[in-house]
Amino acid sequence: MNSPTVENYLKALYSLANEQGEVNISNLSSSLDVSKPTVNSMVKSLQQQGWVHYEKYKPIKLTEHGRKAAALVIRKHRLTEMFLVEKMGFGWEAVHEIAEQVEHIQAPLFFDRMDELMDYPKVDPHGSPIPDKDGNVIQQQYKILSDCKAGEEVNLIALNQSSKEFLEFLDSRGIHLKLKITIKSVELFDHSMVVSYENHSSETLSQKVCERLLVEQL
Amino acid sequence: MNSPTVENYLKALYSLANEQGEVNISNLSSSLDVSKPTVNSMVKSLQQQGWVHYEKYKPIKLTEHGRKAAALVIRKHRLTEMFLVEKMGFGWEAVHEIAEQVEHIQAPLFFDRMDELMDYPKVDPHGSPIPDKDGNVIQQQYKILSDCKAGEEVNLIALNQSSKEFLEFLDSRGIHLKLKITIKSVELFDHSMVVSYENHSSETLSQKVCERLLVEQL
DNA sequence: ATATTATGTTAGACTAATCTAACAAAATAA
DNA sequence: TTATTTTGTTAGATTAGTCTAACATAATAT
Repeated sequence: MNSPTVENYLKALYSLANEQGEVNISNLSSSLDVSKPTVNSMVKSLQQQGWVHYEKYKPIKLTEHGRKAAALVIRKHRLTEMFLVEKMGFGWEAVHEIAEQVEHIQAPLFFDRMDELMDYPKVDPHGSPIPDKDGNVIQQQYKILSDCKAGEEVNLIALNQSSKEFLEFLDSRGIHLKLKITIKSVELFDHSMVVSYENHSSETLSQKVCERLLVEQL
Repeated sequence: MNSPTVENYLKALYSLANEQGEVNISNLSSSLDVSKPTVNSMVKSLQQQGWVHYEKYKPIKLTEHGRKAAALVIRKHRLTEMFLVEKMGFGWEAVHEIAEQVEHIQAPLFFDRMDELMDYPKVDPHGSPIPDKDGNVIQQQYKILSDCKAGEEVNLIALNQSSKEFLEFLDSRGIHLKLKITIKSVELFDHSMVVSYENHSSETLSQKVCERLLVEQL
């Protein structure tokens, strides 16, 4: 079976590829917080094991095999996060750290059972899609809030890079998934937005915040 | 924090000490399925880290510090087993393997939450006591079934060394914890017992089986 | 009391995963 | 186009945890 280390490299490769297209040694190095020489030698070893294609000075690419393995690790992570929130009462800001550990457990039945108990959720507590057992992901159709215009009404369906601080900020403003948001105006100066939702008739959200909110148009 | 390896050594030391009093390198070696030289050097390192007292050719003894750490690993293991049975619907024969992995998760809140959701269980699915947060164990008062005599009535409260095969055997005979068993007779020849319980009016249990059944007298 | 068996130790090697220092190649800017 | 910066590589060391082979000590049996 794959070591936690290999699982972490696969996961990072998968996520970085989704975020930025091409992935190089430096990206992986900073994303995993591991030195570049270490990443360099690990990538060679991942190549030998068939998880990636790699040539000196070229971008690193997951093989089909690697892509699927990565998706399955992400599946374990997101199922765990959802289970922690839905069945164990944790807040969405607390689950990432625990899931980082639980995702390395090698016991398919354990995760299948979580899945079943939650009635096969499609997304995790931050709105990210949960890959299926074959490693396939249904890519949701979303728009970034900061790309919307005044007057539009949207539903919050997911978050972009949800750090603990960001999640706590959202909590403090009563912002949660599935929230219906109305854009009252957009500041030309700093691209902040004045929005209303539920019992909040006027809240200002900075561009930094709006860039991380993924919505669907109504 | 402690590595999974260290946690496994501590757990084994704790259990072996409970089963046989003194623990030596050979015991640990076979119990962990690791070579004797490896155990020898690991024990030296555990000594340096303050988990055990050790002198060449002498038995290995957990320090108070080590004893407590071991109990806390066992707490994580047993809470997990109970959670898997009570909240996730696994059978008692399936939980050990999963718990062997989950026990190494470093997230006290995760286990505290399990504990709370189950309303602070005192024993795991095999009747073994769950150490408290301070590493204290309430030693249950039990008798081994094979030490009982014909005519006695007992309650099954725990199992001794519950392997998957043993648990499946018990399942096949409808034997479970809290079962009230009446000893009808004891064979002098092979120490097997003829017993009755629930809707089983006469079952014969070999000495090997009876030695693993821990009971309380009624 | 000595021979045999069981147990423990030393020495030396291996693998996975990491690091730093130094250098090389590629990309970017002047 | 050359200089600078960013990115990548090589070489060599380190740590945790493991192994086998060989030898030493202790316990057990004859």
